[in-house]
Formats: sequence, C-alpha cells, structure tokens
Amino acid sequence: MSETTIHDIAKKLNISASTVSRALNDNPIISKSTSKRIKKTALEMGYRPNSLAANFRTKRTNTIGIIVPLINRHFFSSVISGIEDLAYTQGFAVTISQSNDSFEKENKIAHTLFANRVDGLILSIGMETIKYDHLKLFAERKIPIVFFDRIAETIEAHKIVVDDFGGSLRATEHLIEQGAKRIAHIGGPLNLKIYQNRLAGYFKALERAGLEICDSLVIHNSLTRKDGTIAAQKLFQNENKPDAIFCANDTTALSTIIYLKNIGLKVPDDVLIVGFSNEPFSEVVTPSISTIKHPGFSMGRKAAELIIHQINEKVTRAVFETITMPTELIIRDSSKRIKIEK
Amino acid sequence: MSETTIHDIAKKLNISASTVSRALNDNPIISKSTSKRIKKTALEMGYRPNSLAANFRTKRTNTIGIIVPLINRHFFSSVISGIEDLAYTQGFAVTISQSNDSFEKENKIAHTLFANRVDGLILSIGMETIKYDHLKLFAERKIPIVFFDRIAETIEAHKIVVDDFGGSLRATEHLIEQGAKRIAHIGGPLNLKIYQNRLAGYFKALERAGLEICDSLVIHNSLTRKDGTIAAQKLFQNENKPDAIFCANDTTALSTIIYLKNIGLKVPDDVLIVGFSNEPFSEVVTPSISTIKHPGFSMGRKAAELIIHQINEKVTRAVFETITMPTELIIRDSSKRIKIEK
DNA sequence: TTGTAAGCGTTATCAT
DNA sequence: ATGATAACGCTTACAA
Repeated sequence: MSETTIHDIAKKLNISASTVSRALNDNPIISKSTSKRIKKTALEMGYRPNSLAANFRTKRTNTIGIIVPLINRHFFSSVISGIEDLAYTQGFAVTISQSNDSFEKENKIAHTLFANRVDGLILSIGMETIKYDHLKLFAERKIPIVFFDRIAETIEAHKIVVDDFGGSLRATEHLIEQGAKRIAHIGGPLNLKIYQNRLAGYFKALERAGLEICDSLVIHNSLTRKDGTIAAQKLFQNENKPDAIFCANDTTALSTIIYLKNIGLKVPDDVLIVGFSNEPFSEVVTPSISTIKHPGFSMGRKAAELIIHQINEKVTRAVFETITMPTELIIRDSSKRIKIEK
Repeated sequence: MSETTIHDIAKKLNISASTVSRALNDNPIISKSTSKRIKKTALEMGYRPNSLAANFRTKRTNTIGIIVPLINRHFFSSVISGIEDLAYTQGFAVTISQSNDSFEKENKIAHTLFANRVDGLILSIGMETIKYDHLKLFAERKIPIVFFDRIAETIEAHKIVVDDFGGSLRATEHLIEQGAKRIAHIGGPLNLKIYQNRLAGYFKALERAGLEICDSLVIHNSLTRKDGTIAAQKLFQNENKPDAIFCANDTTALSTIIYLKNIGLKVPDDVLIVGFSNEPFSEVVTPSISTIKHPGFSMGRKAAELIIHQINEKVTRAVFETITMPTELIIRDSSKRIKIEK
C-alpha cells in the first residue's frame, strides 16, 4: 500500500539512495549499466517519483501561474491554450485563476500563487487594478512575471501586447478610405493602456486625413453588449450623427449594428462599422463585421517562451522587452461602402 | 534574503515551532493571546508559509487536475471557468492541460498529473481514447476522478453529462410541431456516447410522431464547418429532400444555413434548422439559430463540487452517480415556421 | 563512479 | 496549552 521510495530501490539493489536518485534523473555521472538496472527495478517496483518531495527540496515547482479576468472569453482562452501548449512541451504545468476583473480577487490569487511558489506568473490585469503591490511580491523575490494584453506599465517585466495603435490606425484609415467623414469611436476604460492606444490610433488617422476630432463622437464605457447599445443611442441622438463607427471591440460593434437595424439604419449602407478582436461571431453575423485580428494563441506561446526562458536562466535581467504582436485588418461587409466594385 | 520560517518566529518569541505552526493554522488549542502575538510577528517578519513543505508533509496539494481536448473551445472554457470558480472558494488550485484529442498526449498528461499528486482529476476524454489504463492509475490510488461530457463508461467514477437524449427529443419534437415532415439529422461520430444519445433522441421523436425513419436523411461526420456544408449538399442532392434538419451542433447548423442561402433556399421559410450547444454566435447570426442549451459553467461547478467532496471525505465511495444536467430548447428564428403568430 | 550524511520546513506524536 | 522530536522523500556537497 505504501509508496516505493528511492531507498526501497537502493536497498533492493544494495546500493545507495543517492545513486538511485542520480540514475533516475539521468545524471551522466552514473554508469550506463547501473543506471539501466536501477530504472528496471524502479519500474518493477512501481516506483513513482515524489515530486512533492523533489519540489520541496529544490524549491522549484515547474509550475507557471496564470491570472486572467475570465477564462471563458475567446481571447483569453486562446492565450491560455497557447501558454499550455508550449509549457507542456517544456515540462511545466500551468495553473489558472480568474480575477473576474475584481481587484480583491486578483490580489488574493496573486498571494496564493506566490505562497504556492509558482516559478513564474503570466497575467492580464483586471479592469479595477491600479495598484500593483500584489505583483511587487513577485518582483522582490525575483520570480519572473510576463504581462500580456492588459499590462502594468510601472512594473518591470516582459510585456506582450498587440499593436493596438497600429490596428486602430488601420481600422480608422480603412473607414476613411471607404469615404467616411464623421467617424465615431466607442472605446474602453482609459485606465487601461490598450484602450488609450486604440484611441490614439483613431486620433492619428483622423489627424492624418485632416478630419476634425469631435468630442461628441467619442464615447468610453466598459464595452459590454449593453454599453454598445447605449453608446450608439447617444451617438444617433446627437445633432452631429456619425457616418461610421470604430468600436474598440467586436461586442459593441455587434450591438451597435443591431441597434442601428432597429432604428432603421443600414450597415454598411448608412453607417460603416469596424470592430476589434475578431471574435468568432464576427465572421458569421449579418453583416459580417470588419475587425482587427488579435493573435491570441501566438501571444500565449510567446508569453510561455519568455517566462520559461527567465525561469531557466535564473539571471536577473536588467532589461525587459515589450513585444508588440502584429495586428491585421480583416475587411468584411460591415465596412464596405462601395458595393459596385464587384 | 532567505525566507523566514516558523523556527525564526519561534526563536524570536522564545516559544516552540510547533506552537507557531498551530497558531498559524488556527488550531483552537492555542490560546487567543499567544496566537495573536504569533500572527503579529509573523506579519512583521514577512513570513510566508512554505506550502511546498506543507504539501510534502501532508501529502496533499490542494490542487485539482483538469484535462480537456482543447481549452479554446467555448464549451470547455465554460466548464473550466465553472470549475475554477468553485474550486477557488474552497481553497483549491486548478491545473489545466489539453489533450488535443490525442490519446498519446492524454496519456502523458495523466501520468504527469499523477506524479504531481493532484488531489483529484476532472476530465473529458479525447476522441481517440478507448483504453483507460492511464486513468486506472488514479483509481488504484483512490484518487477521485470526475468525468464530464465525454465519459469513460467502464471506469467507476462520478460522471456529469448533459441530457443529450432529452435535448434531441425536444429539438426534433419542436421541428415536428412546426410542421416538418421529413427531418434530417447531421450527427457526430458514433463512438462517442453523446452522439449516440443525440441520434436516439431524434429517432424517438420521429417514432412518437409516427414519422418514418429514413436512412438517406441521416449523416454522420466530425461536425466541422466543412462537414456541415458537405452534409447539406448531400441532403439536397437527394430525391427525398428534407424540410428540416436537426444538427448535432451549432457549427454544422450554421454552415448548413449558409449553404442553403447559397443555393437559394430560405431558413426558416423553406427549411427549418435546429442546432445543439448554444454557441455564442447562434444568437447573433441571421437567422438566429434555435438550439439546445448546454450548461457548461454549472457543469464545471458541479464537477468541482463532486471532486472536492470526495477529496475531503476521504471515504472510498462504492456508489457513483451519473448526473444528467438538464438541457433547454431555445427557440429562435431558424425554426419558426409560423410567422403569422405575432 | 559511487556512498555518506545533512538538511529542506513543515506537521504529528507523544510528553509535559 | 505548549514543547521536544521525529519524520516525510528527495537532492547535493563532500568524501572515498
């Protein structure tokens, strides 16, 4: 009933436990022949290494902690999938928690992961997070952190973001190319850098085209389905109605389209729409939604690569990179003004 | 630089390490006053419990292992989200791996989780899995397992499934109520129980209504987007064209709708469609897709509840339950023949 | 190439 | 209510 240990194996073979340990860890110092004998009897005796003991001894868990706002969201589950995919090949386990965008929960999770001695942390911070003491914990103990998407600017760490600025610039320029003159923007909370950047890209495009920036055409909210509807409502009650909207996510793009349909306006005939993130639904709704593609899976793999590298290096880096993943404009029906072309 | 231990705290307060340990674990045998003193100095000294040591000592990791085919799929990420949600409140961490529907990977993952001493395992088996030796490992060591959705019938464990039969029955009956006479079925691979059940529900409904079961109206494939298109093509090249299709998932329901649109048939006017799973896109495509709701998040919570109960009980159950989660028919536009009603 | 022995930090058992 | 002590299974200097 009780587990076989390396001592049991050692006793059986009349050798020492350390030799067994070395052999089982493929230490090249052990002769081929004894190593083979040891592995054979280990198998016979049904030995399974006690990684709890090993972890305790070596102070390494081979575990990467992940914190995301919500697992069940396409972008985040893509990233997680990418992290797991690479981590697995490198012998790391992955433990996941969701903050539900609550600072309190994020804080608790961070402490738990810290206590559980994860070797590294990959996270996207929650909407409420503006203090980073819970992350400084890790920094102090030299436990590597990699941020993705929603980053904490003041913490020194590798960061992986998508090119929000460039994507938004392209999206807005595309609307301009399609003939839009009064382009509105439905954006996210500005305490998050990603939404600052998306706003900036939008502004830049307007500026380049010599279009006026109009305060009444810019609305910020939490980008839920409902927020999109309310924003659209506001935009079309105005005097200065937009002829195009660049939405900071696909969810609001969708609810905007639905709202417009309800008040008798057609997309793209009356109003052009571009979203952001390329949610699975965007391709299949009517009209299909033009959007900016977010490379979730690759971001996850890259994040895993960076953190594992740091874990294995054990070198305290002075220099941290911010990696910007390329975005891609996907033009679909919601933003094609010129139907004649084809 | 080095970590504070309970011995350091003990030394500072001139008490024993065991008292410190007890106080920190809220053992009621320790007097309120000393307990308070201990916690205070622990905080001051920046003590963080070494859970690696504790795990090692107690042989518990407070960790639940999860294996799913793919994290980045709406249903699975919902279940994972539900598991994490409950596990977190009960003090359990959750580690996730994806099998990619490969038996080899599933096998390796199981061994790794086993070696890492997870306290319990929640999983949905891959498409290739027909042998269960890797799971018997857990059973032998009395490590609880909970299956969900894709279950291994021969392993004794709690199982959580959705009411595939009932859902399909309702879906098909609904089509019949809407006046359909020649109902086709696009189903999944029959080595998986869930698709057997969905087929059975479809048959049952036809039988009850006295409708003939027609082989040429039933097609099985892997339920991808493309499979749906091919299946629809086949169905409408036939002599005996269907006037309704019950699809075993929403993906094929969608591609069927798109195909029909392309060949000039209208949904729901010419053909009625019902899908299965309530994917996020189903509500927002045009026409919106009637479907059977899959309670992913609740399944996850339930799975977590069951496994944690078993972990804490430490009692070897002789009796295992198979819990069938209720399904719900959501009627949307793709299956509403009678438009006059409103 | 192999063996000896210490020690990781905690909890549990037995005393007091 | 508290203390002393052993033990968990492994890794790793150091010794041989």
